[in-house]
Amino acid sequence: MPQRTILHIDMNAFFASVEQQTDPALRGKPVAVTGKSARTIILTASYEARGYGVKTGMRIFEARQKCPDLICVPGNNRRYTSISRRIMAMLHDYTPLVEVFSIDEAFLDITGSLRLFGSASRIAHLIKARIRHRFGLTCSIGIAPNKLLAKLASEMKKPDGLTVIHQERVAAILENLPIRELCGIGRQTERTLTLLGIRTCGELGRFPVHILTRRFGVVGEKLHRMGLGIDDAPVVPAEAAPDVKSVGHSTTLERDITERGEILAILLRLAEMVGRRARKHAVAGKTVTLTIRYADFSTFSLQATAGNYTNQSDDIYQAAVLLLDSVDLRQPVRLLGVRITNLRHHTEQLPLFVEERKKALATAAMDMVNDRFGDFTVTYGSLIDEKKGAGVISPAWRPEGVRHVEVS
DNA sequence: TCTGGGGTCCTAGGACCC
DNA sequence: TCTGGGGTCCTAGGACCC
Repeated sequence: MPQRTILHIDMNAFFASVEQQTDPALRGKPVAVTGKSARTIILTASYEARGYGVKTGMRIFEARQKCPDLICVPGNNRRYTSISRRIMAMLHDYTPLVEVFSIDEAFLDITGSLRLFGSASRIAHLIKARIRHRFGLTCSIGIAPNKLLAKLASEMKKPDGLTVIHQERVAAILENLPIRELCGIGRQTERTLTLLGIRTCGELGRFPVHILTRRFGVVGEKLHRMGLGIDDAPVVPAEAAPDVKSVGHSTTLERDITERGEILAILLRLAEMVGRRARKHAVAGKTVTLTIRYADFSTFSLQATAGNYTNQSDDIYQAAVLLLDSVDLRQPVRLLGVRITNLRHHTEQLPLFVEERKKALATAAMDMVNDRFGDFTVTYGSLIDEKKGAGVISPAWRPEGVRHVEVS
């Protein structure tokens, strides 16, 4: 593979910074963006809050123990999405090869743009300046010969950083770098590698591949290459991204529930959200998965594959109920999730039979109203008391395209 | 431990088919 | 006592990312 120049951009404390820009009273203060439900967690903490030890994933009470003056702001999905879209659009001025990695991260392959703009760091400076002027936001940028190293580089200086990793320096940088710093090595993999006596990327790169393969399967080979800083994964723009593979929704309940009627009401709501989003994506699924988390946090899932594909909320709901009825609940339920997989592109065509046709037309009409006026404006009778939407946006939500994590 | 929600990929065992 | 072999699909669970 010829030498490439990859740029990774990571918005600093994105949600919190957007809130501070929107409301000047929040600037310079410890701010945390949270979800909306009672059992929410910290989604993003401002740098002021991080100074007190407030981190993503913390529960609110825990964060307040660290920082009594913490200002918690419920997340504002629309605002983050809109700004993210505009930033991502701007990035296309520097190359068509933009991969949206999450709502606040992107990879750019700027190999072909260097001559036009002068240099990689000049492109980075231009991007940083424009984002600052237009949105008042800062970002950290990493530049390297591949995605793995570009992402590593952007982590190295925050906030408002710019880090370049040159090919000649790769080995020296990785030699004493803890393996956990690499994107793709999480807690569990770190633990397993530690047991093998591997602590740094240097050690990982020198470790015999066949032992890694025996222990990790196909991932072993990938780990070996990661240790050496090798990564051939291309930057995949949205147009070239593979199709969505699953559509799901889950929700942690305000309180643990036991009663079947309450569970069914939630399942209906989840099925409707899944169905509607599947219809929006023009996909239909053959497999429905029900996820249950008990009060003690133990979690399991059940799935069933049908003979045909559907994206009708009703069908999804029925399948979820069948799955629910196949278990006897041993504890109060904390979380419920519904997901469809085994997807197929669903070309819009009206069913043959009158009843089916009526249903499809009614669904389409309902979707249109809800798109226009908001989730659950029109819905099934039993959902009328539940007029609320998905709640919290995920930090990993991407405004366009599909997630692409492949690192090898 | 008062611990969110959206995804992707991999594995392992069993069913089934040729 | 021996009890093929490969491919594909399904289910359940786990690791990882943001």
